[in-house]
Amino acid sequence: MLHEDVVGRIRAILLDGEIPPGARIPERELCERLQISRTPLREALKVLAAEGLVQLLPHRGSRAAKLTDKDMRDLFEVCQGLEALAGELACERISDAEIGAIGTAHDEMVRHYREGDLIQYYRGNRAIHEAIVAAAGNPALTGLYASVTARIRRARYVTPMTPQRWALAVKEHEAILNALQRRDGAGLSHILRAHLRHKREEVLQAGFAETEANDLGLRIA
Amino acid sequence: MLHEDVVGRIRAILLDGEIPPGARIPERELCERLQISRTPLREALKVLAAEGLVQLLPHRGSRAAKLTDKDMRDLFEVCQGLEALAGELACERISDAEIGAIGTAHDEMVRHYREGDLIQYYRGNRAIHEAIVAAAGNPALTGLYASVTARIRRARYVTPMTPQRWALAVKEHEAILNALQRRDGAGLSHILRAHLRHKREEVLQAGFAETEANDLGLRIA
DNA sequence: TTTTACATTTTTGAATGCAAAATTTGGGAT
DNA sequence: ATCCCAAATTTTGCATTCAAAAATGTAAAA
Repeated sequence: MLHEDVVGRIRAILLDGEIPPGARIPERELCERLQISRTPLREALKVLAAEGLVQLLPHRGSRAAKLTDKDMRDLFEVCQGLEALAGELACERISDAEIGAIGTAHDEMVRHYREGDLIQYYRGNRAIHEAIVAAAGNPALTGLYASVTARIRRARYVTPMTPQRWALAVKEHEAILNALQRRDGAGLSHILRAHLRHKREEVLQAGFAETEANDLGLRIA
Repeated sequence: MLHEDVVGRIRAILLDGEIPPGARIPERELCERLQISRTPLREALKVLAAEGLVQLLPHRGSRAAKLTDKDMRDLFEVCQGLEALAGELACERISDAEIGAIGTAHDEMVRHYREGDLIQYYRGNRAIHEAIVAAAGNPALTGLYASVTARIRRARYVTPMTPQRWALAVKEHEAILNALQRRDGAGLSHILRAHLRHKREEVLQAGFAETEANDLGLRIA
């Protein structure tokens, strides 16, 4: 199906930042680039608007969603809640094999931490959280989590990570894995909340920096 | 804007159950009824599909989303998580005035309970939960909560309520209000989880009943 | 020189048209 | 009479077209 594919491709363009937040989305240009007519493109844009990645302005076109610092904090709070819920549910349902896989992923992530490879560390970090969400066995939750993380993904990766914060995050991840292995739902929920709260603080700082950069970029352009 | 309006109208049609879950959505018919062409209708259907209210089948049209019991339980779990999160956040931010308003709504709900007016009781119940979510001051959370509750709303109201369960629900609501007034976030979160867990059990039973009814309806039709 | 009013252009929003896929219908064979 | 296969009809998906709104550019007046 064409329009499904289009949604994915535009989503990728937005998440890659190729169209930066706040920028206009030129229908005509995208139509040429994707070799489609305006009808499926517009359908895709409306789907993405429902997801929160695109803002539609009546008679003034669509723009890549521009998130304020407040928006970002709100989304992180929701993300925190969803991860905590996933952790609790996962403890009730997770299999030994899944715990083993997450343990392996964790060890890999720690290795990237020791090697100082932030990109790979983030990748592993994300994989672990996604594995926990998947282990909850709740597709509705998985879908919402995917939607929320997609909206904050870009900010997540511009986070300036200090050695102290990084060490803390790794330590928290040890505790997460531990609680999972003990299948301690309440404890895991608690840790995940604290874990994301720390992340949130990081991202808020990054958010300010990025906002300034964007403003600057807009003025230059 | 036309298509925005169309989304709302079709959503209402679906939530009213005028097009029952699992039934085909006839484009042609709806176009005539809403006096619009197929383009905005199809845009609206894709938005509703992104919301989870409509299922799109390639080259086979769209159907009103048919939720399995598993889907229902999943959504209730997510709803539980969001309400618990909202409760925690609300405790940090809620004003005395908002607590007062919720207290008033609570008293009203209890009055409807005493009068045995289940419909009005449900209405008040929903208003309270929505007020708590609103008090969290997190629009992203509010939006997701609205989306999730929309999908389970119909099931919520077909719940067969026994006197015992009803009494328990009212009691739990007393505890919710109490925790809010004490601004005890952790406690409120705990209560809300238990509160919805009880509800979930009710709805699961109702879910089975409704499924049978739908099957029957499909066979007749 | 600046501002405002108007015309032109561009872009958005919705309707229509057309090709492909699926469902339905009718005929024939078993 | 039932089952199966093919043709006709309906419906879906996308492209194109048309109308309306906004942006832009120009010219005239203050």
